[in-house]
Amino acid sequence: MNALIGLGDNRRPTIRDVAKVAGVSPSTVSRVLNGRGPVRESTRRQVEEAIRRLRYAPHPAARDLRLKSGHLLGLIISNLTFPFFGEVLKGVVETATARGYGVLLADSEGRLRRELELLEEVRRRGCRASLLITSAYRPEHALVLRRSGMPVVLASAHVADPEVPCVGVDNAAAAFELMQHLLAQGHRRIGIIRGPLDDPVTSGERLKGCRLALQGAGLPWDEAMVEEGDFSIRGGREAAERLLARGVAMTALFAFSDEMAMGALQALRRAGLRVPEDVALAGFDDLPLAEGLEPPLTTIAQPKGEIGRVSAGLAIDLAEGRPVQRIKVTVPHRLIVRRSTAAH
Amino acid sequence: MNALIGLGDNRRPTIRDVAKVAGVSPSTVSRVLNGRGPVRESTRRQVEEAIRRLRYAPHPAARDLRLKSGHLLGLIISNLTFPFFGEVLKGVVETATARGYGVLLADSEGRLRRELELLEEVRRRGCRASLLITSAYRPEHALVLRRSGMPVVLASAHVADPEVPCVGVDNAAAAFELMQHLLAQGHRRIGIIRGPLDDPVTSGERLKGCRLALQGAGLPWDEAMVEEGDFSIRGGREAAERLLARGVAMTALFAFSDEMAMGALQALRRAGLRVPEDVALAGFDDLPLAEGLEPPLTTIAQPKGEIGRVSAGLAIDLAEGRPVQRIKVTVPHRLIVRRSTAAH
DNA sequence: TTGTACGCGTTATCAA
DNA sequence: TTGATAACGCGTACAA
Repeated sequence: MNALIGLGDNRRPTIRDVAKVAGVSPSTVSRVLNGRGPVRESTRRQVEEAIRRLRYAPHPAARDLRLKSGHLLGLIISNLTFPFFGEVLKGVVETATARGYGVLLADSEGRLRRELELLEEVRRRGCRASLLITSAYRPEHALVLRRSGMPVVLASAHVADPEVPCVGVDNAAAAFELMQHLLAQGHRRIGIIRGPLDDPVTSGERLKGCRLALQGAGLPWDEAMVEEGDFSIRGGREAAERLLARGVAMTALFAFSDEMAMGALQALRRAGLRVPEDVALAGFDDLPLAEGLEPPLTTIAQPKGEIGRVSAGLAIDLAEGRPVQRIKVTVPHRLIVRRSTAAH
Repeated sequence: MNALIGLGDNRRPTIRDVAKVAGVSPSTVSRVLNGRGPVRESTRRQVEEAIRRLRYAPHPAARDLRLKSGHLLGLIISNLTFPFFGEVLKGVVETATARGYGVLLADSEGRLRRELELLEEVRRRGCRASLLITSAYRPEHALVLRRSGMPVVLASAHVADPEVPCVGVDNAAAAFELMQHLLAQGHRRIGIIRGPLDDPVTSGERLKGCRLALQGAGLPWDEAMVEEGDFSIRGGREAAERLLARGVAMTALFAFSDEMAMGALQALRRAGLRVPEDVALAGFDDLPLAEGLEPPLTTIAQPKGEIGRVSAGLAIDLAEGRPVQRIKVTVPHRLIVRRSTAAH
């Protein structure tokens, strides 16, 4: 009596098949499925038995059509290969799954145009909300975000526009703290490897924090101490090489990603400089590799998983029209001091 | 005349709205959209104009319901935070997008049970095929894969079961080559850091390659030279520490991932051993960090993007019932020799 | 407490 | 070349 039932042909079972097997009407099956109306206990059991035997599952498209609500969350990411984003992604998927949403993944390859196209695309595919994970937010985004016809949450970045929901750390404060730490060690000439120039937002905030810290210590801001990198290992190595080639005298170097710091470490070593004895080194993100470097890297930890979870939760809340306390969420960062900036 | 048209309420426009604006029937609009039946050129233009003005896009759920075909590809991954998988993911998304498929992402967190559940879940959500990216394939998978009711491609692993479609490198051959390289440098005592014990497949193949190479050189296989790691930096460090603590004499160390090699490098350094002078070191995968280590790491390059692209293409072909040459695809690997195994 | 009938937006079939 | 109609599988008024 517990045997599975196969339909004659091998089409997937519908709610009608279940009804027939259970000896009830389709609406009753629907009620059991969704726990809506009243259903006698014995009936419920019969229906559930039938569902099990047929291995029935509601057809998602039919359900979505009827309810006008795909339970899909779009996720547009500028670089699938950044380990940082991988951890954010994990958080997104976790929350989305828990709330019954699927995650539709798209890769913008860092191209602004593509990002905007994909926003359209995921909407067409029935996503009720989207997350945008990009390392280069531009003002041009705002218009598209607003007219996209669905809530779009910017994960891992803060922008001024009050209409754009954002989740991320306080970049200025984080950079400020890290600089203070370096200053406290007595460093006065601090090199900086910022992110790409076409990302005015995140790097801009961090630079602001750096400037503030220097100012607080009565030190001048020197544009010549800043080089640009693309957040990658190679980018960091090349930026550090440019800094060294220019003959910039520095006793400390702050890279805006752990990976760039890793690259910089390599460049410094090759130049015969020891870390931290000759040059102190710091990164940003606290990736696993930060602890794996020799010496282990001082850095700013971001709650990557939480950024993902909060972003997804916010996007879903907005999509479902739930009340939301704030659309700008700042998650806590943490300064992690390791040997790469140890006093000597 | 080119102005956008807004509907009174703000529901999304349907094919009927387009028909009304264009002064034709819904069927005609459908024909224009799908390029099926015959349509007079002037009519087509009117319809296209209406589509543009209404910013109309077909409702995906309605379309799927009618056509019984969601254009969705499931992607179940065991560890979203492995950089290696990130690159594979990128390839998957690229091909899926190009072929009109969305990618539905799920995270199994490396748990077998969860993987099987998610396989059900993505099917319920209307995926026509799925990819499974896992570092621990178990025989238990086979049954579920077969009864899941959709094609499932195993990306980045090869299993013996002839029914299971797989895409990946020839792990045995790759490990063999790397060992040959070490042997050619005169190494006779070679430590190995394998992957997790609960992954019999990938690590098993690589071990087989190692054994074969040693055998070819007339050297014995010594189980004591093998330690287990979980593919992570920390895992590699701890495995190397265990090896050293056991007093294993080795002049070379082969880790089955670049990240474990990075961890091992740290452990060796801390033990006062120089790489490559005292111990040669090699990894697997050729992640960006391999080149960024000091010294740069000898490793096996896998075509990560291609693995993703081929897997996705294969899954979609199977889903659409297209003819497929082979369901077992071996993609080429490449030995990359860098300073970490330089002769001295 | 349960069943009947309708419509969600689309495409395919058929008749005009 | 075009239009009317039915059906995909589900949830929900409304009637029983």
